Amino acid sequence: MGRGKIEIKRIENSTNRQVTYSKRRAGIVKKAKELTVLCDAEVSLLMVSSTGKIHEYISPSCTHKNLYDRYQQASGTDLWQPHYEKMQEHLQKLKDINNKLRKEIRQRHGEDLDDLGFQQLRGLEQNMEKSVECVRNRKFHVITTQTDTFKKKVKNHEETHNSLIREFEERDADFRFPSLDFEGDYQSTIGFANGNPQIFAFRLQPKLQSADLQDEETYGSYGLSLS
Amino acid sequence: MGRGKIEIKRIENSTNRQVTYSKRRAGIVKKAKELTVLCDAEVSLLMVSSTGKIHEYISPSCTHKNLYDRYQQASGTDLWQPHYEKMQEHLQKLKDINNKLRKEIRQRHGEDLDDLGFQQLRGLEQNMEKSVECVRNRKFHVITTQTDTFKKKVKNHEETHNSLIREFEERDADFRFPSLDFEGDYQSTIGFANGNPQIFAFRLQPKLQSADLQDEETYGSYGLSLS
DNA sequence: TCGACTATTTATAATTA
DNA sequence: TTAATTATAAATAGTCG
Repeated sequence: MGRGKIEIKRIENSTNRQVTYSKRRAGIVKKAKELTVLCDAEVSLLMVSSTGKIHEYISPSCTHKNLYDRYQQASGTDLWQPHYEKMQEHLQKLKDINNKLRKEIRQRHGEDLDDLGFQQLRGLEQNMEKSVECVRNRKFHVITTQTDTFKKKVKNHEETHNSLIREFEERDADFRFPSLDFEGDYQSTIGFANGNPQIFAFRLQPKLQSADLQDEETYGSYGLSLS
Repeated sequence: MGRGKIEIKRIENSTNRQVTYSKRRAGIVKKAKELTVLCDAEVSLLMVSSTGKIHEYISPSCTHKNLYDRYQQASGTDLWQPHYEKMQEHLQKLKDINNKLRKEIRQRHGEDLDDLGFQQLRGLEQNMEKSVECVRNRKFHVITTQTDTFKKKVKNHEETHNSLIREFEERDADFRFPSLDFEGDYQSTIGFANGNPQIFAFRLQPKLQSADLQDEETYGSYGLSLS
């Protein structure tokens, strides 16, 4: 090759290595081109230098992907195809399950009942009655719990209110028949006299009036179009 | 290179082309090996001869796929990555929708109601009552239709039965007080006399007795474990 | 069809500018 | 540094057995 026989082993000097890489890369690309033209072959050549830079040669009217695919087919080590097919299968399964679930929901909405027989309809009806009973019970449980909580709150507030009233009246009495330590407590008593009585008016019914059906978020249709 | 400068153009003689291909292929593979060792580079070399045979060189501890992937990433022409990600996304969407559907079904089964408020429970209850009404109506419709069909069948059979009885009695009368054309009809009359009366016993109730709930196929859980 | 063998060309490592 | 030069090794086209 050059001045004196060279040994084929790693060039330790990084700069020289890069120089040699550039030169030899050019050489190998030239060889690849020649092979393409002379022998009517298709060549895909990918090279990554020790610094991570990528260089390539690919025969005209041909792609790396194309050659790589052919290589994979030939060597029978295509790992993508099975993976891809599995995913497709998986998607189909999910779609099927989705449709079943939708159908069940529709039936539980009283729709799409045409292909159910008498027995199935009777079963569905009984099951739904049982289920609606569960919901009703839960509803009562919730409203009971809420009512209890409100009662407690009301009681609590009443107690606070009463004790404040009591305290106020005591102070008021002190004010009209001042005790020995009047001077020191005057300011705080004035403060209470100016306190806002509306502070004890609270809302007992947190929006329990209109119970419109069907929260779109929860019971709407989950549309999904697949490509 | 050899005996006299060679021109880089396709070798027309097929045999010579193959010979040259073999020699040069060995050469380029050797060069690729040298590049790998000397310059610490990674090389992927795929060659397809004009006869379709595939030869390769790949640097040790490295795969064609690996290098090809890196090349695609670098050149930004990876068509698989986005596709793959889309599929993953799609799968996730389907799973999410599935879970929502399942939750709705559970709630319509009277389960998993803990995170519903009073209003939602009331809405659900009313909706379920409306739905169960639909199912009930459908059930009545089916049973009514079935009953009508049976009635019609019974009526039909009765009519047939009566007309046969009538005919039989007429024939019987003819037998006891033979008419002028007795000879010709004797055989067929005997045939009727031997007819089986049980032929008119039919089943009116096609298995309407036990209406067990829950067809596993329709209302069971659709389990799916994903890898 | 296949190696083995040259006569040459080609590639390139080392050197120089 | 990088680019051009050069001496030499390597590659290989054509040939022969």
